Amino acid sequence: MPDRTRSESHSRKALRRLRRSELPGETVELARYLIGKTLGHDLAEGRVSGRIVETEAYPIGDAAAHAFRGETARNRSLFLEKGHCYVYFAYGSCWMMNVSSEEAGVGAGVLIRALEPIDGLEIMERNRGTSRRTDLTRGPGRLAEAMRINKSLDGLDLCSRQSPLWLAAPVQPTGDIGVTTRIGLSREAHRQLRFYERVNPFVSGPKSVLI
DNA sequence: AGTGCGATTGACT
DNA sequence: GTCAATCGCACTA
Repeated sequence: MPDRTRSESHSRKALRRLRRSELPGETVELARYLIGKTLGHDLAEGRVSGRIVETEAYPIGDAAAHAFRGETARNRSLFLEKGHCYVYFAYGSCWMMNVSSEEAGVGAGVLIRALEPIDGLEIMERNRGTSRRTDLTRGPGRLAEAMRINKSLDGLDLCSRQSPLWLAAPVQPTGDIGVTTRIGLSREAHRQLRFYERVNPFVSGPKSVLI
Protein backbone atom coordinates (compact mmCIF):
# COMPACT_ATOMS: atom_id res chain seq x y z
CA MET A 1 0.00 0.00 0.00
CA PRO A 2 1.40 3.42 -0.96
CA ASP A 3 2.35 5.61 2.01
CA ARG A 4 -0.15 8.31 1.12
CA THR A 5 -3.11 5.94 1.12
CA ARG A 6 -2.03 4.42 4.41
CA SER A 7 -1.53 7.84 5.96
CA GLU A 8 -4.91 9.16 4.79
CA SER A 9 -6.76 6.11 6.03
CA HIS A 10 -5.37 6.66 9.52
CA SER A 11 -5.80 10.43 9.53
CA ARG A 12 -9.54 10.06 8.97
CA LYS A 13 -9.80 8.38 12.32
CA ALA A 14 -10.39 10.87 15.15
CA LEU A 15 -7.52 10.95 17.61
CA ARG A 16 -8.42 11.33 21.24
CA ARG A 17 -5.57 12.66 23.33
CA LEU A 18 -5.01 10.91 26.64
CA ARG A 19 -5.91 12.88 29.74
CA ARG A 20 -3.51 12.81 32.66
CA SER A 21 -6.25 11.45 34.91
CA GLU A 22 -6.55 8.28 32.84
CA LEU A 23 -2.84 7.43 33.02
CA PRO A 24 -2.13 4.77 35.68
CA GLY A 25 -0.37 6.41 38.62
CA GLU A 26 2.25 3.68 39.01
CA THR A 27 5.25 3.20 36.75
CA VAL A 28 4.97 -0.50 35.87
CA GLU A 29 1.24 -0.18 35.23
CA LEU A 30 1.88 2.80 32.97
CA ALA A 31 4.52 0.89 31.00
CA ARG A 32 1.99 -1.84 30.24
CA TYR A 33 -0.81 0.66 29.64
CA LEU A 34 1.14 2.57 27.00
CA ILE A 35 1.43 -0.47 24.70
CA GLY A 36 -0.94 0.13 21.77
CA LYS A 37 -1.38 3.85 22.49
CA THR A 38 -0.45 6.50 19.94
CA LEU A 39 2.55 8.83 20.19
CA GLY A 40 2.49 11.82 17.87
CA HIS A 41 4.57 14.88 17.03
CA ASP A 42 3.15 17.75 15.00
CA LEU A 43 5.92 19.25 12.88
CA ALA A 44 5.82 22.25 10.54
CA GLU A 45 5.89 19.90 7.54
CA GLY A 46 3.28 17.52 8.91
CA ARG A 47 2.41 14.98 11.54
CA VAL A 48 4.51 11.98 12.50
CA SER A 49 2.90 9.35 14.70
CA GLY A 50 3.07 5.71 15.63
CA ARG A 51 1.65 2.95 17.81
CA ILE A 52 3.73 2.27 20.91
CA VAL A 53 4.72 -1.41 20.73
CA GLU A 54 7.55 -1.67 23.28
CA THR A 55 8.25 0.03 26.64
CA GLU A 56 10.43 -0.37 29.71
CA ALA A 57 9.55 0.64 33.29
CA TYR A 58 12.10 2.39 35.54
CA PRO A 59 10.13 2.48 38.80
CA ILE A 60 10.78 4.04 42.21
CA GLY A 61 13.83 2.56 43.94
CA ASP A 62 15.20 0.90 40.79
CA ALA A 63 19.01 1.07 40.86
CA ALA A 64 19.11 1.07 37.04
CA ALA A 65 16.93 4.19 36.79
CA HIS A 66 18.34 7.63 36.05
CA ALA A 67 16.31 9.00 38.95
CA PHE A 68 17.77 6.53 41.48
CA ARG A 69 20.42 8.87 42.88
CA GLY A 70 18.06 11.79 43.18
CA GLU A 71 17.15 14.81 41.11
CA THR A 72 19.81 16.52 38.98
CA ALA A 73 19.72 19.06 36.17
CA ARG A 74 19.76 16.21 33.66
CA ASN A 75 16.95 14.06 35.05
CA ARG A 76 14.64 16.67 36.56
CA SER A 77 11.84 15.92 34.06
CA LEU A 78 11.48 12.44 35.57
CA PHE A 79 10.34 14.21 38.76
CA LEU A 80 7.46 16.01 37.02
CA GLU A 81 3.90 14.78 37.46
CA LYS A 82 3.03 11.72 35.32
CA GLY A 83 2.60 12.42 31.62
CA HIS A 84 5.61 14.68 31.06
CA CYS A 85 8.43 14.02 28.62
CA TYR A 86 12.00 13.23 29.71
CA VAL A 87 14.55 13.25 26.88
CA TYR A 88 18.22 12.41 27.36
CA PHE A 89 21.29 11.77 25.24
CA ALA A 90 22.99 8.37 25.34
CA TYR A 91 26.14 6.77 23.95
CA GLY A 92 27.20 10.02 22.35
CA SER A 93 24.72 9.63 19.53
CA CYS A 94 21.10 8.91 20.49
CA TRP A 95 18.19 10.76 22.05
CA MET A 96 15.74 8.68 24.06
CA MET A 97 12.30 9.50 25.34
CA ASN A 98 10.59 8.61 28.62
CA VAL A 99 7.15 9.41 30.00
CA SER A 100 7.29 10.52 33.64
CA SER A 101 5.16 8.17 35.66
CA GLU A 102 4.54 9.19 39.28
CA GLU A 103 3.38 12.21 41.25
CA ALA A 104 5.34 15.47 41.20
CA GLY A 105 8.57 15.23 43.16
CA VAL A 106 8.89 11.45 42.69
CA GLY A 107 11.42 10.34 40.05
CA ALA A 108 10.37 7.49 37.76
CA GLY A 109 9.63 6.93 34.09
CA VAL A 110 8.72 4.69 31.18
CA LEU A 111 11.15 4.42 28.26
CA ILE A 112 9.47 4.23 24.84
CA ARG A 113 11.53 1.62 22.96
CA ALA A 114 9.69 1.07 19.68
CA LEU A 115 6.80 2.32 17.53
CA GLU A 116 4.84 1.02 14.59
CA PRO A 117 4.75 3.98 12.18
CA ILE A 118 1.30 5.40 11.38
CA ASP A 119 1.49 8.93 9.97
CA GLY A 120 4.27 10.79 8.23
CA LEU A 121 6.34 7.89 6.92
CA GLU A 122 7.97 10.12 4.31
CA ILE A 123 9.03 12.57 7.01
CA MET A 124 10.37 9.73 9.13
CA GLU A 125 12.33 8.37 6.18
CA ARG A 126 13.91 11.78 5.68
CA ASN A 127 14.70 12.16 9.38
CA ARG A 128 16.26 8.70 9.50
CA GLY A 129 18.01 8.67 6.15
CA THR A 130 16.55 5.27 5.26
CA SER A 131 13.38 3.95 3.69
CA ARG A 132 13.59 0.53 5.29
CA ARG A 133 10.25 0.39 7.12
CA THR A 134 11.30 -1.81 10.02
CA ASP A 135 14.36 0.36 10.72
CA LEU A 136 12.43 3.64 11.02
CA THR A 137 11.23 3.33 14.62
CA ARG A 138 12.54 0.01 15.97
CA GLY A 139 14.67 0.99 18.97
CA PRO A 140 14.62 4.01 21.30
CA GLY A 141 17.30 5.99 19.45
CA ARG A 142 15.80 5.27 16.05
CA LEU A 143 12.27 6.28 17.02
CA ALA A 144 13.50 9.54 18.52
CA GLU A 145 15.33 10.38 15.31
CA ALA A 146 12.32 9.43 13.15
CA MET A 147 9.94 11.49 15.32
CA ARG A 148 12.46 14.34 15.66
CA ILE A 149 12.48 14.08 19.43
CA ASN A 150 15.43 15.78 21.09
CA LYS A 151 16.42 17.83 24.11
CA SER A 152 14.25 20.77 23.02
CA LEU A 153 11.18 18.69 23.97
CA ASP A 154 12.48 17.72 27.42
CA GLY A 155 9.99 18.63 30.15
CA LEU A 156 7.00 18.99 27.81
CA ASP A 157 3.55 18.10 29.14
CA LEU A 158 2.32 15.28 26.87
CA CYS A 159 -1.23 15.76 28.18
CA SER A 160 -1.46 19.46 27.40
CA ARG A 161 -3.84 20.57 24.62
CA GLN A 162 -1.18 22.74 23.02
CA SER A 163 1.69 20.31 23.19
CA PRO A 164 3.18 19.40 19.78
CA LEU A 165 4.19 16.04 21.26
CA TRP A 166 1.26 14.02 22.56
CA LEU A 167 -0.23 10.68 23.55
CA ALA A 168 -3.55 9.47 22.16
CA ALA A 169 -5.92 6.52 22.36
CA PRO A 170 -5.23 3.44 20.22
CA VAL A 171 -6.05 3.57 16.48
CA GLN A 172 -6.47 -0.20 16.33
CA PRO A 173 -6.93 -3.02 18.86
CA THR A 174 -3.92 -3.91 20.99
CA GLY A 175 -2.59 -7.47 20.72
CA ASP A 176 -1.30 -9.74 23.47
CA ILE A 177 1.41 -8.20 25.63
CA GLY A 178 4.60 -10.04 26.59
CA VAL A 179 7.18 -9.29 29.31
CA THR A 180 10.96 -9.78 29.47
CA THR A 181 13.98 -8.35 31.24
CA ARG A 182 15.07 -4.89 30.13
CA ILE A 183 17.70 -4.40 27.45
CA GLY A 184 21.24 -3.11 27.88
CA LEU A 185 21.42 -2.97 31.68
CA SER A 186 24.02 -4.32 34.10
CA ARG A 187 22.18 -3.41 37.29
CA GLU A 188 18.77 -4.85 38.16
CA ALA A 189 19.15 -6.99 35.06
CA HIS A 190 16.84 -9.73 36.30
CA ARG A 191 13.72 -7.59 36.67
CA GLN A 192 10.88 -8.28 34.22
CA LEU A 193 10.05 -4.70 33.30
CA ARG A 194 10.04 -4.67 29.50
CA PHE A 195 6.65 -4.86 27.80
CA TYR A 196 5.90 -5.40 24.13
CA GLU A 197 3.14 -6.35 21.74
CA ARG A 198 3.88 -10.00 21.07
CA VAL A 199 3.11 -10.16 17.38
CA ASN A 200 4.70 -7.07 15.92
CA PRO A 201 7.66 -6.67 13.55
CA PHE A 202 8.59 -3.28 15.00
CA VAL A 203 9.57 -4.61 18.43
CA SER A 204 13.32 -4.14 18.93
CA GLY A 205 14.58 -7.07 20.93
CA PRO A 206 14.01 -10.60 22.19
CA LYS A 207 10.48 -11.91 22.57
CA SER A 208 10.53 -14.46 25.35
CA VAL A 209 6.95 -15.16 26.23
CA LEU A 210 6.32 -14.87 29.93
CA ILE A 211 2.71 -13.76 29.87
C1' DA B 1 40.37 18.26 36.38
C1' DG B 2 40.36 13.44 35.27
C1' DT B 3 38.04 9.09 34.70
C1' DG B 4 34.69 5.45 33.66
C1' DC B 5 30.58 4.16 31.77
C1' DG B 6 26.43 3.63 29.57
C1' DA B 7 18.24 2.66 29.12
C1' DT B 8 22.46 2.18 21.33
C1' DT B 9 23.34 1.96 16.72
C1' DG B 10 25.35 0.85 12.27
C1' DA B 11 28.91 -1.45 10.10
C1' DC B 12 30.94 -5.58 9.34
C1' DT B 13 32.23 -11.09 9.38
C1' DG C 1 26.10 -13.19 14.88
C1' DT C 2 30.16 -9.56 16.84
C1' DC C 3 32.13 -4.98 17.90
C1' DA C 4 33.61 -0.24 18.55
C1' DA C 5 32.42 4.75 17.99
C1' DT C 6 31.04 8.56 20.74
C1' DC C 7 30.20 12.28 24.46
C1' DG C 8 27.41 13.89 28.35
C1' DC C 9 27.10 12.95 32.95
C1' DA C 10 28.19 11.51 37.61
C1' DC C 11 31.67 10.40 40.61
C1' DT C 12 36.35 10.79 42.72
C1' DA C 13 40.31 13.63 44.12
